[in-house]
Amino acid sequence: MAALTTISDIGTHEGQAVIIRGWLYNLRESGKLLFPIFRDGTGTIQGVVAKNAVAPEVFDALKGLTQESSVIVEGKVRADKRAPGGYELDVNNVQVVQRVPDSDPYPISLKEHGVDFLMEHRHLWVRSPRQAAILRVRAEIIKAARDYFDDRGFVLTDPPILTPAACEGTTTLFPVDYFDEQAFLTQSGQLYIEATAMALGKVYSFGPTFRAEKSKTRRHLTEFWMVEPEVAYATLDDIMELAEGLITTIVQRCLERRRRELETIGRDLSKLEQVTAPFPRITYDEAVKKLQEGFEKGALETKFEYGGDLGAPDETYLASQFDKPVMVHRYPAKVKAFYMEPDPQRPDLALCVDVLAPEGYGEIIGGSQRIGSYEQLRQRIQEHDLPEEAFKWYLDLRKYGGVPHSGFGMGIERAVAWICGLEHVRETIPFPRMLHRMYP
RNA sequence: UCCUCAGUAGCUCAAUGGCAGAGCAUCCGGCUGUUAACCGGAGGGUUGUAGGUUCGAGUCCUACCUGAGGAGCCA
Repeated sequence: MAALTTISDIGTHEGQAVIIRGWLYNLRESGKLLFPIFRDGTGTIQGVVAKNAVAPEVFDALKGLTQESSVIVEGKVRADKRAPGGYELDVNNVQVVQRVPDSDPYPISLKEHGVDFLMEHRHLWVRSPRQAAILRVRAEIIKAARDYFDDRGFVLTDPPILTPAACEGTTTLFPVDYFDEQAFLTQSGQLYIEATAMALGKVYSFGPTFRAEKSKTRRHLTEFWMVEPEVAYATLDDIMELAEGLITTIVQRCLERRRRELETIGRDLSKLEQVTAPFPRITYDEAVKKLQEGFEKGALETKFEYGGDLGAPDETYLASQFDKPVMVHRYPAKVKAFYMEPDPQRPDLALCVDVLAPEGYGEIIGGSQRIGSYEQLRQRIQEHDLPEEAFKWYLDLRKYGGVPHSGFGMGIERAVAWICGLEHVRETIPFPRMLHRMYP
């Protein structure tokens, strides 16, 4: 009796009869020889069907079979130097579970397609080997991030998705009807995990966040996932170290366990192998100096003025100076969020950090030490014109046993895009939500 | 929201203001080692929408629609 197996494990069954359950990826015919390529989600393998070696109904079932028809195939595994994966399957039986109709063939051919067409068929596009590999890397990154925190005594505490108010007043929110009230989809779990950090010490959240920004770039989605740690008694330096450890752990894990997928995607692995601690740390002041030098040298189009936030070309230029992620800390407080602790040495600066990924992938982590003082926080809320009553509970955290604490958020999609070396974050999530796309 | 670009067969793209084309996919035929297989044949079109200029518009003009790339904002 043939053993049920997957294509990824087929090498362990050399010389044996196996059963593969999957789909027809492609079919090449050469007279009385058929070369069907099967995929099952774990990989692809070429079958060989000679007319005089199989029952007529088996040959007829495969001859002319349409792309992406679902099939259960039985055959004998044979090592073959000509096969890209090292093995071929001598088919001796096949069951067509569902045949894709000739009149309405599978739309995504092996030839090239445009972005719009592929996005319109995202539900089918995810079947392609490259997209499937990206989703496997994404899953590995999420697993590695969660293992990193779980192994260090962090507790996963999930913040709500439906929230009564903005976390950061500046960004746009998606409103939703909540019975007789208006609620908003969360744009960060941070404020809530500050509360659970005061309860449990070290916590993190992992979940979707929503931002109704009309951003139309390769780095933006309206719905994206973040992993956010928050640590009681931690300083900015503590969480910079934590961020550095998280990134190196994730990259290392992908190199260990998803090397084959990264190769399928065509990632330059040597770039990832350079990602080791310690990462360069520069202050905002030093970054400004580098940006102004960059302008002098003609590498940047506009001269960076001290006091502003970094734009995308600025981040790209800074990151290009290093072969590993660079941590930029202590930005001017006025360009940053209301909850950030001022630097005691320079109160005009915030104790915050952005981690910029190499190769132009931009900010993948943003974090800070949070304001500890009740009065100062209340003042900032007023300065930012935020509704104080909505933040009453948040202010309570400074009233009842307030401590220095810090945390950061890492955007999963940007991390995936960087590690996979993708042009656009839309390929890093199964069904991206963007300014101009809600379907499928 | 702003700037730039694009929209022609199911897909990817051609077509100087003058007959609407190719490759892939589909269908028919051929091929016993193919690697996005190849070879021969067939079918397949409201050129994004609405106006306008012109003897004549896929091509030029106007508006709109849809999408892409970028900016700002952000992870």
